[in-house]
Amino acid sequence: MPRPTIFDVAKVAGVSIKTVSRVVNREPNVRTSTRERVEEAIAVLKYRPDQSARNLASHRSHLIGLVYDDPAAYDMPSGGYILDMQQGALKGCRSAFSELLIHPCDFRKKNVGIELKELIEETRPAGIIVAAPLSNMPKIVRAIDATGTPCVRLSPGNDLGKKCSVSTNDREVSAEMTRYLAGLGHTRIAFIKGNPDHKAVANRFLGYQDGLKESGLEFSENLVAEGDNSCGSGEACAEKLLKRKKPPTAIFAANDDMAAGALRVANRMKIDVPGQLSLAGFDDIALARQVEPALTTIRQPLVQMAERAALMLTKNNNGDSNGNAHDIIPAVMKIRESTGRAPE
Amino acid sequence: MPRPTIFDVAKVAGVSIKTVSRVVNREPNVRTSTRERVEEAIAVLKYRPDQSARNLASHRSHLIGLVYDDPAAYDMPSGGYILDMQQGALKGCRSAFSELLIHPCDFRKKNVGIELKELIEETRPAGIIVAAPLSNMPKIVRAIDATGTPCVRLSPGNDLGKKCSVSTNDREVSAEMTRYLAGLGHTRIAFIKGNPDHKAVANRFLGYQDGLKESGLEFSENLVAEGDNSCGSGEACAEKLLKRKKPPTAIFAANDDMAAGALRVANRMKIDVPGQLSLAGFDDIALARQVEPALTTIRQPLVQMAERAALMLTKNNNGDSNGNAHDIIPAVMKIRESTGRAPE
DNA sequence: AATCAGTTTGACAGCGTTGTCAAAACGCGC
DNA sequence: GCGCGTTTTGACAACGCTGTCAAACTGATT
Repeated sequence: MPRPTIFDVAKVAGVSIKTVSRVVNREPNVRTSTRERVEEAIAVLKYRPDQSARNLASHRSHLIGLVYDDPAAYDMPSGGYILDMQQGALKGCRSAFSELLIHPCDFRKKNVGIELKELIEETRPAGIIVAAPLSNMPKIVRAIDATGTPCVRLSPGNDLGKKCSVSTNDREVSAEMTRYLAGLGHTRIAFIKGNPDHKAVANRFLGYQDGLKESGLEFSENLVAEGDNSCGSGEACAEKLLKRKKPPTAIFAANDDMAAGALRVANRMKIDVPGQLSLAGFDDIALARQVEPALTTIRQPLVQMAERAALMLTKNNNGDSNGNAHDIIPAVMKIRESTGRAPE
Repeated sequence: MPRPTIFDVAKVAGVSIKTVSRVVNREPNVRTSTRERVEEAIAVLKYRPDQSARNLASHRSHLIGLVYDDPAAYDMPSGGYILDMQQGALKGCRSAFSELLIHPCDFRKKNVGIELKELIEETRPAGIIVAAPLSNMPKIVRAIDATGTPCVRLSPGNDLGKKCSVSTNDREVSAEMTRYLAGLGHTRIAFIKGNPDHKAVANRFLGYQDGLKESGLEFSENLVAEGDNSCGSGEACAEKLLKRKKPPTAIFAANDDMAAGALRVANRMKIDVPGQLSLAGFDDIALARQVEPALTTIRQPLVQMAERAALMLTKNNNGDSNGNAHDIIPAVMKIRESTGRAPE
């Protein structure tokens, strides 16, 4: 028994297919009595519109694109967070009967903008979710804007045009982590900054400064090093910091990869963690639990963030009067073995 | 400028739309010269078939499902290999103008079979790629079989029905690694087995035994421990092995997570790697490069494997007379810092 | 040169829906 | 009961592709 079509419904309800279409799409100007008759026929036949035919005729799709930088592309792979995003986006799409199109790309390439433009033109998605660091690149955001496709940035702030965004409270939670370290008695708390392209990572540095101030500690440029988010840069930064005449007793790195690098350095220099040095990261990547000692870090609610983003694109019950919304979902601290009381 | 259609391509190539269709769908009986002309036109116009129209006209979808176990679901996350599979599958799908539907699931759940059956019925994919360990579970393979959907297993062997498969030479390359360790002078080479559900991982154990034999070394149950693929189980196994009266001088773990666990134990026990103990893993996960010392391991060609699988499902020029094929793509050894000459 | 089997190509009718536009029905004021 | 604006409905042509089937073209064999 083949699946019923709009014609079958029309025949049963005694109307034209167009009227059925109107009912299905909740268009106005259908008499209530007619609508009810059609709805009954739909129920009786268990009619479900064919998505392909709908898409074809309406020139719309139910595709949501998820665009992210693929660290595997340049061999700096801590891509666990990508799976979280995918999971969240998938969940959001499912609940809205949409499909998810994943698109990993290399944010360092000159022509990512063009690549995305082509992707959008090829697949015509109903919306795009852009993850950091791509979501912080004006070039990228502009390229997507130019196609007119709705877009949600997984990134803090509303600085880049009127786009919607979903982000976490990087700054606040980083301040919290800093206060936590201060609370353990640390007075020389160093910070390893990340790639400045990455807006969220930059906010973590601001949070660090907030936290120092709130704890009555002085900020010093001598306790700051600038990495590029990679494990290797974390090593370099930690070495620099630990070779100071007055080395820090705690290092807070803007991400876990760099914190892991710092841990390697500590191991090499035979500095006990957390006995002599406390170490904290950010992101809660798999590695954070696998190194010895396990890293204290901060977990972003990426699954929920991506789900939220997908929902913002599939329903349009969100956003302010201008049609944009900026959701913030708070992160949580994960205290593990790498942080402890400051040494004497 | 609207998106090019099959008519545009036909006009540029000077053929009928049907011929373009044949080229796009890789149907036989198109003269090579014609095919080339059409392919050029497709490239020039950047033509991409409209999925909705294709699906509508052909009554099937051009969706390829990629089904895999999501380690994040149970917090044992070394999911980097998933991104590789996705990348490969994506590549294969793109070249066949198909779309990729990703479906992470938890292989430990009782009802994964039902979940997959429902997924297939809802989305009607043209084919399914199943990754290990799901691809080794008869329950799962049978559930997919029952839907009649073509399926390629990313897993060794042709034991489970007539399904197609793509795998790597786990056994041979494991033997090679074992011979390499023996070649460094090690005579007591231990092996940490993985989860027995994972067929490929079991093959690595066989390869280890082959390698011992080929190197003239005796196999001993005392040098074997059984883990479950997790980092934690690697620690437990390594502890057990290293506490033996005659501890091994080399440990080959069936995967990198367990090797990383063994490394943690060595660090804790102040055993120098590779001075006193050589350590080798399998998979070349991100972690392998991030630990200190970096792990010697074996890299599976997952990207190519998944791409191959996608192509097997989108073209149908593969397989033997029974319509099944079993491709093997060789893995490569990555010698890093964690292996060295045996101590005196 | 005619025949035949196979290969290669094209014309055209769908596929199930929405968009357009005109026709029909309705409601209201006279 | 008529005219007029508004609401409701339907006929039919897209949408971009594939399936069917017949026509045209091959080349080997008479």
